[in-house]
Amino acid sequence: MDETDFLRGYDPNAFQRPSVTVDLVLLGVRNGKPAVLLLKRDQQPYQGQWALPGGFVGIDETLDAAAERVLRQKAGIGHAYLEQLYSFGAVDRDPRMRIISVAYLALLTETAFDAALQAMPALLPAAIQVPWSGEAGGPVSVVSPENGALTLAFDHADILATAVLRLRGKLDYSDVGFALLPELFTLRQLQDVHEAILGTSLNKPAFRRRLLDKGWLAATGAHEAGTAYRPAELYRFQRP
Amino acid sequence: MDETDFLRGYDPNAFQRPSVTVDLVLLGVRNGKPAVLLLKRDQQPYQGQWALPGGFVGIDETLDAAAERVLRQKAGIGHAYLEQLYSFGAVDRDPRMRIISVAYLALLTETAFDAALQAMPALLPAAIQVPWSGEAGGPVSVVSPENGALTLAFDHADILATAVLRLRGKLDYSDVGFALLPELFTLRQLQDVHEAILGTSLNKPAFRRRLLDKGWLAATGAHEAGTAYRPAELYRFQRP
DNA sequence: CACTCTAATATGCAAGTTACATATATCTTG
DNA sequence: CAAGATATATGTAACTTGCATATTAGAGTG
Repeated sequence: MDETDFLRGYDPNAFQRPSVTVDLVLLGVRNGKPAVLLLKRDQQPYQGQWALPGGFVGIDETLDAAAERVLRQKAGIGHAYLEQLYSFGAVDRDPRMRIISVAYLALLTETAFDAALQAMPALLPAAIQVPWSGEAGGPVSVVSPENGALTLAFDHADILATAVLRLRGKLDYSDVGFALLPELFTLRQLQDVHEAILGTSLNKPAFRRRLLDKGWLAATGAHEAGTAYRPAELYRFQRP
Repeated sequence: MDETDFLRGYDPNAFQRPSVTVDLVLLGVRNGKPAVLLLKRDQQPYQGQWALPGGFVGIDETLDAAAERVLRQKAGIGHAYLEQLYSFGAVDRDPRMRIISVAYLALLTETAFDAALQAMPALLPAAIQVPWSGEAGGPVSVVSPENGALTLAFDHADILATAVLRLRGKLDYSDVGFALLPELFTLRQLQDVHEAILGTSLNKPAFRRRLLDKGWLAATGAHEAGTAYRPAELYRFQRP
């Protein structure tokens, strides 16, 4: 901005400032389906509805640091793949006051997902149902086994839909998919994760060849154990 | 965020809030190269350096509306392709106070680019030099014919680099490229824009076939005039 | 110790896509 | 009317992807 405009900001009382929060989409794959971790709101507004974990951005805190803090404080997760998603700034998105939210996408391995549930019992794992195919975009719905279909507070349904769309879009050309898998994994596990996120089934030999050709996979020589069939080799993610 | 945390926000004086601005990357293609419109800072900090046009987000203004207002007030442009880019929240990105900036990418046709220069003489058109290929990402530099290499104020060099990377990434699979072209254009003009943004030369028959197959191009039957050679057909963009 | 079952891994081939070279068409200019 | 320049069209090889099929390596069973 230029200097003239800046005078607006110099006197903190001259112009009202919005509050800024970060909201996290804690996303993982459970039972072959994309899932998200939610918190129940116990006060107005949207009391009783489910919301994404979030928190205010401190005056001396970067956006990324705020997202990491929320990840730690609200989900008990010390480290995860974190990526800024989009900023939501509708004027009435919170009925109490003006709040601009910077949404982040956090990708959790199944282990991290379960660990968060252990550490923070208030968290609810909910399956994400995506009614559109490809990258068409649009609303998604959220269901939990006990509570059935859930209504999300604020514009969090929009945020979640944005997260799903972003993840689908990046899955093919980037290496984000590995953030949903443990350190060692089989090619079948990798394909399962892709199929869960994309919502389609993929051709096995083609998928296998395509990903091996990308140079992201390092064979370990080790194999999974305890299968009633030929054990698959374990791979590790490595940047090319 | 949850209710406990929310108490921080209820009392406007209890916790300091950041200011929120929007900054616009006004991007076009001039002389076969990507170009950006900049404003010179006439006060501290970064006095004399060049900055992206921006402005504070009003308390009753959405982020998109703020971006449109800046587009109108700072560049005299009534309408352009606008897309939210990324939010920049480093604590010391402005030495005076905490400011979080939501960056927007605005794509201008050559006509809109020139019109902005007419309407707002303070704007400087500067060519963007991208020293990396593909989608590697990294810093870009900015040069103007009169002033040579320019130093951008604040973290605006980062914002600009993010804009270039985003545009390169989207050009192939989306229809953003048409936002840089007038209503009627030839296939050669379309290819020139792609080559300018991507920083590579493209194979003509392949480019032509690939784009015609996407179903985005409607032949008008009209042809360009005044050429010293076979005139090219004029096309119009249409969603498939 | 065969034999069966299951899924991993490997391979072959057709179909589709893309890059490149080359040919033809259409305009202006001298 | 030939030359020059660029648009447009097409043919072919290289590459990528989808699908079918074969082979391999384990566990379980009689």
